[in-house]
Amino acid sequence: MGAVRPVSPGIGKFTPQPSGLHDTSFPDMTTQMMIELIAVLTAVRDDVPQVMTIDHGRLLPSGPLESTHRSLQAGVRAWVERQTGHPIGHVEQLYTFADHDRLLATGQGRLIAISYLALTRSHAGETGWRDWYDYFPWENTKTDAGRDCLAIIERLLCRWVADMDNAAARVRQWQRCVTLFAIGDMVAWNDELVLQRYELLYEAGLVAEAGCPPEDAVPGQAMHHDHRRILATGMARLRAKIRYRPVVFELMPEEFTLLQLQRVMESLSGVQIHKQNFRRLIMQQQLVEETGGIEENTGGRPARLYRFCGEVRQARQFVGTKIPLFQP
Amino acid sequence: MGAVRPVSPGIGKFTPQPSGLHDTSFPDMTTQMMIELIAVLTAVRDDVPQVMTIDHGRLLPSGPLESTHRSLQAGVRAWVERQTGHPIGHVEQLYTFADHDRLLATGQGRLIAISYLALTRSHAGETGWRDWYDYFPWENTKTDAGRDCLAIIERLLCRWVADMDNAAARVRQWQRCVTLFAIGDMVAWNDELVLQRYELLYEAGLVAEAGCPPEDAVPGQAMHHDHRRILATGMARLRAKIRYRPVVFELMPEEFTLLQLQRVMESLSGVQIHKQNFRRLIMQQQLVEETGGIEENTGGRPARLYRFCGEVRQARQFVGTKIPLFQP
DNA sequence: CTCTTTATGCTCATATTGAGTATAAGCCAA
DNA sequence: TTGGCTTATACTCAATATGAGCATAAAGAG
Repeated sequence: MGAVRPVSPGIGKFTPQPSGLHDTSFPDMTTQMMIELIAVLTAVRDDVPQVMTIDHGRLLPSGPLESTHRSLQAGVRAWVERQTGHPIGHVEQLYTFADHDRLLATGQGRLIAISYLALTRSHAGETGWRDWYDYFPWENTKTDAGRDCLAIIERLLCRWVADMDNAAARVRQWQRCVTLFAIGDMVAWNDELVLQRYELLYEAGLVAEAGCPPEDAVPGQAMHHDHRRILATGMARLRAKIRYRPVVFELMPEEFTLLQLQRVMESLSGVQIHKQNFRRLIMQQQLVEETGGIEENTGGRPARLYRFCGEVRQARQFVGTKIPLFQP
Repeated sequence: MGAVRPVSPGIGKFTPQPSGLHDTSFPDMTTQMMIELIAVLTAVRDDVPQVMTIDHGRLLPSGPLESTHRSLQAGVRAWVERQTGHPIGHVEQLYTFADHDRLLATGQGRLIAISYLALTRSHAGETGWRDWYDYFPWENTKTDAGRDCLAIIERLLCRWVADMDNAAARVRQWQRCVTLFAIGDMVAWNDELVLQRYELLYEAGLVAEAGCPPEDAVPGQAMHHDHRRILATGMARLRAKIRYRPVVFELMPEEFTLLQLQRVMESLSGVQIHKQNFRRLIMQQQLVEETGGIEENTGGRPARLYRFCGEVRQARQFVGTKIPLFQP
């Protein structure tokens, strides 16, 4: 296959000279190389987190880096906004992949995939949106369906480790299963380990992407290539981020009740939150202010409407949001 | 200049077909493209955080992606270990840059830079190591030199905003200065905002990389290209990470006293820590265990030696380390 | 009018954290 | 040898944060 560079620059051990990379003259050291931009575009609809897909839910929206894009971030932003018609509040880079199993079809050169997490607000009547938990049902620990799925996984993982020849590996891998899936209540469930859990299932051959026949696989829809893995990366990032940065508001409508906000946080993290404590924490951080409006259709007493504080956003841009996420 | 791809694949709005990217046949849609790997390799020596450099401290170690590398991570790891001779405990991706101002010298194609943070232990007698704070003296808020530097920056930033024509911009930018540099004690200093502070100084034209003459620049050594910016990214990542993951131990020797551990944390974050509370927190998390050894040369009462808990490392891999970092 | 539902205000025990006091155990110089 | 200096280590205490629950308010349904 085509070498990325004919000769390694051979940076000697601690040599003070700059590597050839930084010479002003630069001959034809380039190679066939494809840069793909992949977006995990997330929105929340009816308290359900969703992801934008193409190809009947089998692929994340993705396309090549174009020469008109001023930067990677600008490329993803422009391109995603063109697709959704909505301004994107938040775009951040997730990860860059370049493994050998992602070769160009010619067999020449490499495919580099740069993935991004993007958040948007509403998307009424648009197609292509799928629920997060269609792909990762076991991550929805808030629901019975999620708990059922976890029970299945527990059984399958148990069989996987039992079939191992090496006793030491058996102990080590079972330890890993227990930690990641909170088996037996020895460890608490950690909602941020979406990627690690998916990778364990992949290694155990329990997902279709690992070449496992559908009837042996864990519940959850598969995707082409490693797109489900990239979705897992995005979910993990968002779950981590909502704990210490006010990014949830990028997903909320202009006005919302505190219970709506709580439901969004719960569905994103898949974890229950104590209502009164949640209110206390949100209020004391002064991230929201009353709009004066009232939401009537609550099914009970009407609720006050709030909006995200714009002024505070400026100053508190880097101040953490503390969200009380605990286990039921 | 050379187009990344002759024709955009034109993914229609929510079209169910996969983008052309994923077709099995893939003609010559590649282009001249250069992938550069850049490492922010950090170690701590005599309680001073250091970074590995080449070209007399003007460049971070960097080299092209080679076809022999199985993956990006493997490439960085193999290549860095070849240079330092030490095994790298921790390698993580930082960020991928691909801006138009980083073109190949031919003017054809784009330069993609993928940066990594790497940690290593000791490096006795090796050249190329430079102190973090040679490049970012204002980040060393623990020392008088750092505070002096901050005072200079405060004056320069004040002049920068005062010279602005637009009153609204003046207010907004001054608000930004106050937030990022904790001017006037309105906001607490946030040690994780290394990158944001550097970017503000860059925008204000106060660093040499922004084309500012050396005599007008803020103290601190400049680097070629955007390498100082990448270093800032790495410092910020490490400062954030040591708060909730036990990565410090990758930088510590096999055995250490609790004060040594504290000093490393302090010098990494540039922030003072209350000694007794630090001990309490480290001990109660059971991340370390006594080796039985004693360190005599403390200048006072001898101190017990500890090591990082290996067994716990496995189970607690994802459990956070809580480090009490506060302001003096 | 009562029951159900959600909203919102308030209490209380416990855990965590910031800060300080007290004592121990080494070295060194007078 | 002793007093003074240094660092190590053990506790204490107050302020705050957090987890959990009780109580009341205000709507609609029957």
